[in-house]
Amino acid sequence: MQIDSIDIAQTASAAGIIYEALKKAIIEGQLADGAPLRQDEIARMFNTSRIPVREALTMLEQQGLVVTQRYKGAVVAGISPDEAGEIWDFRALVEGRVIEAAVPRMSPETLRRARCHLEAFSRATDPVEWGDLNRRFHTVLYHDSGLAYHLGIIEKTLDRVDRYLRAQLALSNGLARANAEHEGILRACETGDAPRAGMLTRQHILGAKANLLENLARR
Amino acid sequence: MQIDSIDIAQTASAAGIIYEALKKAIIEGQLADGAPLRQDEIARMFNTSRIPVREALTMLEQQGLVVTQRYKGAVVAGISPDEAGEIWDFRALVEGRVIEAAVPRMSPETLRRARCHLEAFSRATDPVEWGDLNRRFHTVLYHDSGLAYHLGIIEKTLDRVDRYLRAQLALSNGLARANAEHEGILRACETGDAPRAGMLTRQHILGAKANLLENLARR
DNA sequence: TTCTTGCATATTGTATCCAATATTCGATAT
DNA sequence: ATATCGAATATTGGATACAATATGCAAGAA
Repeated sequence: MQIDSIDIAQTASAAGIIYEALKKAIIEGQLADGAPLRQDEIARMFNTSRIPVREALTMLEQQGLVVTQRYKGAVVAGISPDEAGEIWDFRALVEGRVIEAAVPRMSPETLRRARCHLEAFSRATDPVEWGDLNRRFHTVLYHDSGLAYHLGIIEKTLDRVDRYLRAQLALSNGLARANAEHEGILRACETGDAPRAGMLTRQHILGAKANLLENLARR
Repeated sequence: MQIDSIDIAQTASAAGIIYEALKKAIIEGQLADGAPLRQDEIARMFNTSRIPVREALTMLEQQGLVVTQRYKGAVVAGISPDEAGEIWDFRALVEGRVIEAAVPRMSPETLRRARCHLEAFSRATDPVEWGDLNRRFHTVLYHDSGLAYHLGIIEKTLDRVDRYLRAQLALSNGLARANAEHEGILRACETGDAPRAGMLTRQHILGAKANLLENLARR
């Protein structure tokens, strides 16, 4: 006999815990670009040896979230304006395609959840919550595509640039604009208009790209 | 003073060497799907401890080339037919876009190199060489796009499925067909017809997908 | 027989220790 | 004063040793 409801969450290795914590800190921008990640310092923070820390850093490096130099250590990976622009183009390409594939398969439950996130988004006041809800709104809409590989790539790409997304949202009219565009995308999903959902998603992302580059140039 | 031509290739850590070797073995299909990767066995093969082996396995897992279960070890990651089909769709989407971006920026040197690979491909007799030249032909054509992030994703995706590409090439008319289609793509690049290069690339990839799924179904 | 139960073995996860390299800072020469 | 060199320190890479978990097998009970 097997008991399903118990053998969950046995997957908590020290390395995994450290990885998740560091990833969260980088994604949310708590660790600035270029900040050094010293192995024994992190090991002390988690009461472990450096071994699981090194494993976590290896994972983060593969994801492009940190950059390591041999015998010199790891730092949080930054993003150049060129790279940022390119990544937003990539997002428009892939996320546009994925939402087109998702719309015809989208369940009422998914639509309900998306609207829930959208409303919570418009009510939220905490910048961290803005970022979380914005991201969840989008990924929920992509989910029903069933395109696991695409979804994985999208997640990794968002991890890579989430900091900048959050910073954009916090700017002047970032919130209002995002809200209006989200509303349009969700409407298209609700009416089953896949091409329109794709087009609006691409516009949404490329508009954000233009905004971002403008702000990066200003600094 | 700094001497540039010397401080190259200082990047040979044990973990890196093991990683590259395992990756090559997986990509070329020398390690079958599901084959277990025992830490101390690999460590003995490379005359190291298990520490750098673990680092290599962690990297491979992040790339999706192996799957690890806690306290049970790593095995070479397989691909389901569904996944395979999806990945070929992804390739058509991204590689089509990238070659469109590359054509207007493509240097004569690049075109020369591509033709060189194509000719070597048509002359080659070794299956391993087919795979290598096929891949190099494509990635050379993508390079001048300058889209570093896209290129990185493409490389990782090809790493993930290269085994199946090679198997396809070795089949009945795989070689002749690939050769003809490559010729068409290169011609479009040479004449600077970016949309045509993009279309032919998408066709090339989606045709290979159909072939692949057919063969997977037959087994 | 067939299923459980406990132990022995194998394998992975982590801690501790040593080696290799980088960085800092002071001494010295120009 | 400035630049250069070298030792002291800090930090990472890897090896060895130990702990935690899984697997296989043998013995016994239903």
